[in-house]
Order: sequence, then C-alpha cells, then structure tokens
Amino acid sequence: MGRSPCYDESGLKKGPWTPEEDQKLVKYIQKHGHSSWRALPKLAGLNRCGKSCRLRWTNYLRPDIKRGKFSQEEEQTILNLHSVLGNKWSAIASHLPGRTDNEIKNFWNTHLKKKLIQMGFDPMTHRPRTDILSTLPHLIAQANLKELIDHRSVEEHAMRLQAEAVQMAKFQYLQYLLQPQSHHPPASVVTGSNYIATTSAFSNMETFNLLNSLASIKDSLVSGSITQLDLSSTTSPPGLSDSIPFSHLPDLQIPCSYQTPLNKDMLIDQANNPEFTVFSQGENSPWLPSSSSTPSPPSVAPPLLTQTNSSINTTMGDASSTNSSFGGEATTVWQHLLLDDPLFHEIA
DNA sequence: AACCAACTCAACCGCCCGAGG
DNA sequence: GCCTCGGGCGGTTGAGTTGGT
Repeated sequence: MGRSPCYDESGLKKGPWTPEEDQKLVKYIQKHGHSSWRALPKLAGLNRCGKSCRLRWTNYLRPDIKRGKFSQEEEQTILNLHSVLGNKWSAIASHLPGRTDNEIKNFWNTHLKKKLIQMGFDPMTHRPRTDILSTLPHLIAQANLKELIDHRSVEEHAMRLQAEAVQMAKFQYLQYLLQPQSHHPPASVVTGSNYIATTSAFSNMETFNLLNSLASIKDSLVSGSITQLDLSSTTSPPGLSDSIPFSHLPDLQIPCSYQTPLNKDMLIDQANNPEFTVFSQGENSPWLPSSSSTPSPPSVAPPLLTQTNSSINTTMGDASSTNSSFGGEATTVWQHLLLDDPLFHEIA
C-alpha cells in the first residue's frame, strides 16, 4: 500500500517508508526524542523531510498507537464528537486514546459519513436531510438485517438525533409561544430560515398539525384568552376547536443525558435577540464564556420553560434563582444543555 | 482466472498559526 | 508591523486490496 518511492527536487525521498527507515526513526526518537523535526532527519540518517518524519511517527510508529477496527463505543464517540466539533480531527482524536487524527478522518470519510448519508442525515450537521426525509422510513425498512446490525451504532445515533431534533424544536416553539408578548418576533420571522432549519426535523403531518395547533394556542396566549396550559386536559381550550387536545401534546421533557450535545447550536438566544438567532459553532455568544475554562452562568439567563405538575409556565430571569425542573431533575434547561455537558467546557 | 470498480488508508500538500527576531 | 520558521491541521491523492461479475 502507499506510493512508489520518489524524490523531490531537493533529493529527499517521498512515498512509503521502508522498515529500515522506520527502524532508524524509532531508534533515534527513543534515544533523543524529537525536539526539532526539521533537524531530526539529518541526525537520524534519514533522507526525508522533517514533516514526513513527524507524520510517520505520529500516525504510525508511536508506541501508543491502537490498531484494528474501531469499536462500537469508539464509533459512537466519533459520531458524538463530530456532531459538536465538526472536522476537528485532532480534537476528536484527543478523546480516543491510541487513535490518530488521520485514522479517525479516514474512518469518518470511508465509513461513518457514508452511513449517515445512507440513513438520510447530513454528515456535517447531523440533522435529517429534508430532501430525502420523507423516504427515510422506507429506506430503513428496505435495509436487510445484516445491514441493520452493521449500522446499529449509526442508526441509534441517527434515531436519537432525529428524536432530539424534534424534541428540541417542539421545546423551542413552546418556549416561543409562552414568552411574554414583548419578546415575540413578528410572525413572519418565526417562519424564517433559522426556525425552518430547526423544524426541518419534523417528518410527518402529525407534527405539522401540532405546530399549527400550537400557533393557535400562541394566538390565544397573546390575546390573553388563555393564560396557562393544562397538559392533562383531554379537550382543546375554548375557541381552539381545530387544535389537538393537550393530552396529545408530545412529551415535553428535555433529554437530561445529552450523549449528543449537538443541540447547543440549536438553542435560541431569545433573551438577546428576538429574531431567534441560532447559535453556530464557534460563534461568540453571551451564553458562552469566551475563554474561561470555568463557565459562568450568563448574566442574562435565557427564558426558562418550567414544568410543574401538569401545567407549563415560563419565566425570565437569573438562572441561579430559578428552579425549573425537567424529568424530575431540579436544574435549569440551559444548565442541562450547556454547563453540565463536559464537551461544552472544551468547546467554550 | 481475468477483469474492473469500489474501497482503504498511508502519505503528501497546502494552508494556517504562533513564536521569535 | 513585517518576515521567517517550525509545527500542526484538514483535505486530497493514489497504489494496493477487496469484492463482484
């Protein structure tokens, strides 16, 4: 494998390494280390450039390199990290002991990327591809059992992504609905590209109908005809005959254990921008500490959606003084999504 | 067995960034 | 501020391998 030996203009050898060259490099580094890659080839008696030596060492000869197939756990880790970090292969590799960035990059390009595409997910955003979303269930159904087993990890990831995307979009919309009116953007903004990008996860008419129903509810909230949502109700609020009963509203629990914290960039900075700015990776945000390794709570907490018994209330204010609960855990939503997530610390 | 297309992955390339002068 | 250098990173290449016909 590799390329046939060749030499560049300066006479330095290129192409695949011979066992003799490997031996020279390993021997030298074991004895002297690699303080200067530029000087190393000459000192080690190698007719190679320093860059080539460094690459050979870091990607192949390093003693702690782990060889062999990626495990399910490693695959899942890569998927999770990639959903947050993107093509930051070295950063991803730092979470996988013994694996090199090059190896992970190759694994991604040759396996995981294709699998995600096959599953109908955009490999860059990890979100459902809207163009083929409608055919996804059909594609999955067509897959034979062996493929399902082979793709188990990716499929689990994909299904979770879809579920999270739907869940988060519902949450965001309800958050929007339940905000004080002064924070509401014009209706046309709600249907702008940012929100559509989020709601693109919706895959069926049921969800579409749900959103329509929620829009009606919003209007009632804005007009003041209803002030509180009773989730246990089996009938629609007065005047909302077209909407579905609240008991049919989807579970509003936000997943507490975010194995895939990709939803960070789906959070809506409503407190600072009523036009629903969607966070993008690397973008400065008042929610994200700029350089501190210890994230501090935002000065202006995002609006919080709280769930008490069967009713939902919204509140704005200081996160430290607000005690909302999701899934029985007494903590704020943004804490769940950001501060409790170890990856967030790294990204921040 | 022979051919061919798809796949794999080691290695290279070009760009970027930080340090030092 | 500018330049050079070394190191690191992500993208790409292409010979070898594998699998299908």
